[in-house]
Amino acid sequence: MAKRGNVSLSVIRRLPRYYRFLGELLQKNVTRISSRELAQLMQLTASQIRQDLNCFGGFGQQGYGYNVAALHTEIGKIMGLDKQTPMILIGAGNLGRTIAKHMNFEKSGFKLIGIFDNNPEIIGTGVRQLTVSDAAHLRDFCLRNHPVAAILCIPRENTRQVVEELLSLGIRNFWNFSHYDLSLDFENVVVENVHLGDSLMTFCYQVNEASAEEESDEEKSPIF
Amino acid sequence: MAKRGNVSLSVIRRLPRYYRFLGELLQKNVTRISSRELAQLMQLTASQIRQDLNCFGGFGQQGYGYNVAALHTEIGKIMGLDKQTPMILIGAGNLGRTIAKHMNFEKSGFKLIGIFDNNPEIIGTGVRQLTVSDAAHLRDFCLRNHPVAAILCIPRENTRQVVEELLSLGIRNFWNFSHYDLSLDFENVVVENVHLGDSLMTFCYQVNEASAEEESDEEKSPIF
DNA sequence: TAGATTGTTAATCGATTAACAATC
DNA sequence: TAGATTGTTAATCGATTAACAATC
Repeated sequence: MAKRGNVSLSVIRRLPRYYRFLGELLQKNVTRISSRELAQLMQLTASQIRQDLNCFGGFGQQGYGYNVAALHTEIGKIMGLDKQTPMILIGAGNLGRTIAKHMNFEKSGFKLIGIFDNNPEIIGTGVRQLTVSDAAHLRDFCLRNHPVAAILCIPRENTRQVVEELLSLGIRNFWNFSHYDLSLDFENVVVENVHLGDSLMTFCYQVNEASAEEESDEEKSPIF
Repeated sequence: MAKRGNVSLSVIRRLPRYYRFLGELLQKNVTRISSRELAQLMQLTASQIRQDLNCFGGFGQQGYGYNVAALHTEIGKIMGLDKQTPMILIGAGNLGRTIAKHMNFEKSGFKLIGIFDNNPEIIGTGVRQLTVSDAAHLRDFCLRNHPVAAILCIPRENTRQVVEELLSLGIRNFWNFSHYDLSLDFENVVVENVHLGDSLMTFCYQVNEASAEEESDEEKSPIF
């Protein structure tokens, strides 16, 4: 993992996809692939693939291409999937529980070590091999176990306050499902947003746009 | 909603965020706002806001700025939130049920009219005001109710086949939670992906990058 | 009218694509 | 060695920012 420097977010966001495709090739026992072949598979340009990879070092070999297994491993390391960064979940409602159950944290570079909520009906219930703790014990837990990142599955209105507490406990990495723009209020914070509401609305735009085009197509060629 | 043309995806993805911020301003009884003020609030440039909005028409007034309520409504219309596009959910496992419960479809331009699964243990259970139907009745249902879009909360390996069936039933808009690149195998299809796994890995990269920087900061200035 | 702020054109910046020399 | 394909530099394209005339 030679270079790095400051790689653009556009490149970073493509890494998981490379990782995924290389994983599939690996399962199909493909041992080598050229940027051209991979580009065709992923609907990218070969140039882009080579540029992207060269942000992190030269993983290929001229005249040969890339070794699938090696590249897969390398990209995993670049993303830090070989680590097990300790992480907690705040908010064990519907969404929180589902995320906890659904994600493969171990294969994504994390280890979920604690789940917290303030609802008495939820506290004490089990999710995976963990039990939901009272949010009142959050401070204690963090001082003892030093989680590095937090998943936020809490209502919009509580987010600000919770983040302030987490920051005071040394956590400044947030996987944020809350409908709230963290990065505006806090500096020096890493935030990866999953704004499902925004995604659904964006989808809505595209659906309507597509059907509008269809209609105007029909107008233009009423014969068909 | 004058112009439109083909607006870039970058702009479209910002629309929900504009909508959200304008909604908040509305709640705070703010009646007018200039691009400069809004830019400061959202941490954008005033130029970008004016450029973005002008993809769809001139909603402002020189010397005054924008009327918050009017702009909020307009952006809602642009995204098609005033429609109620009928939509079905395929896959009522953990993730599917949570999405069904969690999202505010009515406020996002959709109406969830059916939920399908092939697991006998899940079929017949209730989610919201709906009951999970046997996937075997999918064809019948679609011919009768004409859903326009589908949410895909199914395992990766089933996705391709399900999409083929849905396409044959006239559905070509997919809000895709499946870890699978639909758009590669199907053309003329609208796909909005929610790749939670990719998001978590991207987050992992950022977490590790940030802590690496911290370390090297410490190296550079060991005095502090 | 004077001040403010838009809509829009021009300039800049960054990301993607193309080209090609280096080299396996 | 000849063929293939990389790593990297240069060209293009698109998106963001700056500037300003139009106008409320």
